Formats: sequence, C-alpha cells, structure tokens
Amino acid sequence: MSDPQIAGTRPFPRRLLATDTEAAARSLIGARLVRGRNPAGRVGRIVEVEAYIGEEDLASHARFGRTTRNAAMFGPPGVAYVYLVYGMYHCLNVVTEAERQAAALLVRAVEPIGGGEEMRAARVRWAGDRAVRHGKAAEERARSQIEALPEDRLASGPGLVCAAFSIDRAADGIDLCDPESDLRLELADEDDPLPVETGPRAGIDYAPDPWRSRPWRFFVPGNASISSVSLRSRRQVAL
DNA sequence: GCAAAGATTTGCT
DNA sequence: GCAAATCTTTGCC
Repeated sequence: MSDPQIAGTRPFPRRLLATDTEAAARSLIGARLVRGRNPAGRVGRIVEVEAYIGEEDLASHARFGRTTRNAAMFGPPGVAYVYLVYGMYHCLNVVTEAERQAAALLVRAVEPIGGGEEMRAARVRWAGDRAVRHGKAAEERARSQIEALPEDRLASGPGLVCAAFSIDRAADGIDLCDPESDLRLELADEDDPLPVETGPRAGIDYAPDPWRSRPWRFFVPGNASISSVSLRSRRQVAL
C-alpha cells in the first residue's frame, strides 16, 4: 500500500481553460482528476483528451446549436459537460473558451495515481448494475474480469473514466475548478511537462472533412493508460 | 409521435 | 473484424 502522490497539487486555474481549446488541451494533459476528499479520494492523471471546438465543428454535439443535453458546453470554462452515449456510457468533458462559445475537452483516459481500489470497486458496481439483468453468473463474470485488470487499465477510455470515477449526468454543469467540488481538477506540481502526440478524433466517421481528420485527439505516447484507440495509432507511428 | 444513429466497450467469429 | 448491448437525442412526419 503506497501513499498516493497527491500532495503536490493545487486548484486548476480557470484561465488555462478560458483560452483556445487546443492550448487548453495541452494544459489538461498531466492535470489531476479527483473524486472525493484527500487522502481517501480517487486521483488520476489525465493522459488523453479530445477537443470539440465551436458550433461549426460538425463532429461536435454543438453542431445543432444549444440543446437541453449540450447546454453546459455553452457555459463558462471549467464546468463539466457530461452526456450519455450509446445508451450506457457516460462521458466527461471539461468546458473551455469564453461563455457562449461551445467548446470542450472530452476526458478520454486517466492514469490512476491514488484510490485505485476504489476505482476498481466503482467499475465492479457499474458493470454489476448492467450485468444483473443477465443473471448472477454474468455479474460474477464481470466482477472477476475487472478484478484481474491491471490498475493502469481501470480508466483507459472515456466510458471507463466515468465508471471508475462514478460520473453521470448528476455531474453535468458542476464547476471542476472549485476546490470544494467533490469532482474536480487539480494542477499537478510537476516540473516536466508530459510529451503529447496528436491524432484524429475517434468515432466521428459521420463528420465530413475537414472535421473528420482534424488532429484533435491529444495523448501521452507510450503511457500505459491511454485508450485502445491511441494505443493503435501509436503502433502505426512505430511501424 | 416515431425512426435512426451515436464523442463506447466487449465478446465472438 | 463485426455486431450486440441499450436509451437519449435529433429530425422529420
């Protein structure tokens, strides 16, 4: 049982999110996502994000203008935009740019730093809720599978981040820069910025060019917690 | 009011 | 490599 290395953090400055979203993406890589109070809380380092910028971005939920679902995207920088996708996965976004500008960063992967076992327990609860309708055996199968996962892979995708941090629509609109928020961002107190690689965004084949090919997925190359999409694109680079 | 598709993940062929 | 799971939102009738 090692101590979570959560000492050297401070509140995440809102101004780093009020700028253009690509710059904000680089600031967010390496930042901490925190659930609950230290030291018992769940803490992870953000290692992959995706940018959705403006109503003209035809891959963005904002492409239809402001709706009930995406209203938070039009809010001030630093608030959370949480939505349900494919009927079962929640996705967490950090809103960027000035109020009324629809832009956000999708948090796609987090590297667990502290509270890994609580993340694992949250994953088991989440999977159990879904598996229960398939019977006790399915529930048990899901549980043993998650318990076999290496800690690095507990939050290695946008839906998995929300499962591991117990995030759902209830978190929509909360202020992630408020140190009092139960779910919040913290700025890591580290010297070395992480290396960042970019690639096209995942799962947006419906969007026409140039949006489809914009290199607006940002990830830490070689990190063990990046999503499978980025692991694949990393392999392509290596070949 | 209804059909269609989705910023995902998993398992099976 | 492909389809299923699962339900909200959008867009059109």
